[in-house]
Amino acid sequence: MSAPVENRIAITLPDGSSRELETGATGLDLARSIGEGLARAAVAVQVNGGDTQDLRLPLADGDAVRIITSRDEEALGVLRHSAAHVLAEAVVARYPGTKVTIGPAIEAGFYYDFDFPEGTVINDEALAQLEKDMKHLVKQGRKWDRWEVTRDEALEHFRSAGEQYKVELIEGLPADEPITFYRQGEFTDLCRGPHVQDAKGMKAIKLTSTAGAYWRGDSTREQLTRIYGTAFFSKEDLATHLANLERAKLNDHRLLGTKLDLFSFDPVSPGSPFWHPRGLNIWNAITEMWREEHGRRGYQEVKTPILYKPELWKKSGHWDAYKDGMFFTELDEDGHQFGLKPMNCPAHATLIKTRRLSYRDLPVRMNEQGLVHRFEASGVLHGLMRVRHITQDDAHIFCAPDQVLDEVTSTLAFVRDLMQLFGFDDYTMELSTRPDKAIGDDALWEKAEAALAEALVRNDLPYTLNPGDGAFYGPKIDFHVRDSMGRTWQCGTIQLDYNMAQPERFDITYAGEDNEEHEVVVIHRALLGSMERFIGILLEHYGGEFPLWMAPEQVRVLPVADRHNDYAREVVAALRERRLRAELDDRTESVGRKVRDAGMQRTPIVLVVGDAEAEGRTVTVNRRGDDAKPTISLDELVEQVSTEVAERRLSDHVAQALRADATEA
RNA sequence: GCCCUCUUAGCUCAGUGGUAGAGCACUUCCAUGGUAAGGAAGGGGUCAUCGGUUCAAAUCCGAUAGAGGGCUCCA
Repeated sequence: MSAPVENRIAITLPDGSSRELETGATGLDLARSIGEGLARAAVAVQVNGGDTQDLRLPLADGDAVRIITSRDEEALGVLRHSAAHVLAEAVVARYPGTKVTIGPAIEAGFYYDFDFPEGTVINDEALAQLEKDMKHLVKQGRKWDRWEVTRDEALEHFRSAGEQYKVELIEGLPADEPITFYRQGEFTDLCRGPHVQDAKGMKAIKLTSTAGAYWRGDSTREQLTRIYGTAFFSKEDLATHLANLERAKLNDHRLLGTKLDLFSFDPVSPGSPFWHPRGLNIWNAITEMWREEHGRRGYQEVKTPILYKPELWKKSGHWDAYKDGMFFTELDEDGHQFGLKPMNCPAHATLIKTRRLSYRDLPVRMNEQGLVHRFEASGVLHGLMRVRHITQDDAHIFCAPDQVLDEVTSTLAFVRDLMQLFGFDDYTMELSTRPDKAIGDDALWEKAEAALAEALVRNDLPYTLNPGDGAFYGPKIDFHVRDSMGRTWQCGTIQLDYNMAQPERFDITYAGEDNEEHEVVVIHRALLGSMERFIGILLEHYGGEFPLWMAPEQVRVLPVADRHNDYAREVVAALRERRLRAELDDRTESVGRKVRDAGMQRTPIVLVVGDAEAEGRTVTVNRRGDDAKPTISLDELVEQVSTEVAERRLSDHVAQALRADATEA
């Protein structure tokens, strides 16, 4: 690799190779230097691992550049942001006098907020019409021009157009930030970019819904109309996305919870689920597994109170940030007030303080299904996904600084093993680093961040960096899983904490080999997040089909006629003897009817017993997702089922359901 | 919490000023059945709650509670 000559810059590509370009060359120039085809397919560039950037921006000497094409995930965001501009163009053409505001790409598409003229109604027909308009504009051909303007030019442009929201945005921009305009067709917008070069790739557009939104998210400001939509590079991708949305509606855990008789809610305790017997069976199966897996990994389970005096959180430092989100009791006769804990950390810290720790004790791994309460605003409660009564699968690992790497490494392996057990094969990690207002010295932070990164590498887990998003007391890793409908959920989290053990907090120290006092490092971690939410996620992921080991009802026994009830009861008893969840359906109904009802409840195994079975002490096995109906001996059946449950296999019918749902994202 | 919408039988839902309906579920009876709904009869609701308008309110108005969607993704 030679040093750049004058008027030349050197650019590094992801494969490690280097290219020389003229000074001032843009991302587009770079793509063109590689090939015309790539230049046409390019959507944006990623420079030095940062955000996506417009192809028309000049590159600098030494930049590491990745060219993003429609095949890359980031390209969708660029496409959708451009689609938002096309929507705005369509809207101002059809509804003159509409004021435009902002229109970003979001996770599953884009939106644009408009201030429509008084009395404008955007209903489904209007949405369909706008979608047609957008497609028409794309067909006409749209290219994006980009140029920089001065602040005064920008203000003048939007003031004369009466676009007060844009004026407000410009006025709020830092003085040193360059202001750029983008124009496609008749529509010019203040925009940071990037945008696609032209709309040719915008093969599939769909406007999905409208909603009210406040200007700048401020409920005292103007109420705007938000139009949601999505866009893809291919019609197939859009069709998959829409099918996933449909399936998500059918697999809504709130509907399944009612249909499968798992849990319910009542106005007497908003945001707190009532677990029905069948739902609690799922919970208990998970808990049993969770206990075993923690015990195997050297954790010790504890149980701590839910009521505390506020002094606890004043000590932990949570008070100021959390007190508004907590529940409190009235004052008791001695003038004490108690709060319901919103997190378990201070409780575990209190517990560990009862021990005099030696380096020989470390690490101490303390796990608890900790019941916490958070006063979530009534408008954000959502089934099991957002509750006020939260059972966290929490743990705190108290260790010496030189144990952090090993502990994080094994915790990552733990969370990955668990997610695979549940059939989550697609997951991503996010490493969040030191925020602006962090405590502790730089060297400690660097060491902590390096330890987390090293642990990710050791587990062969790819991750994205989220700079500055760590907690004030330490960096963290978040574990995101992708469900069968392509949505991602943050479940596990691993946080390093150098704050809690400090003398002014809980002062947790251990006697080292040197017989000196040392502060412990605390690792906070949750693997599933909360039991409530995780079961909600599982319900939607599986579409109500549970692997045998978790199924609310594992086996249902159907006698053909009343005279087979006695034998059927024996079958149920034999299964229950092995701690299997078996039920008898002795209603005076036809076999067809009972088979149907068992199917509706997603029972994985249905046994039919009639004359032949009672005679030979056998059962005819209906396995969910399998058309074969073998008749086998009762003893054999009990063994088979016990083994499958003990091994916690992801049952075939569930694997099938997940495959059927799998998206090609 | 704020905006919009909704709340009718255990569940899913019809019912737009004239006195409450369907399907499923439930109970009883008949049928004793071999793989996704056998037949018949029956019970069940102060229409979320409170207040108002009206000769008359599930229906119109207001308040309260709960639920659903949105309010976080920034030119």
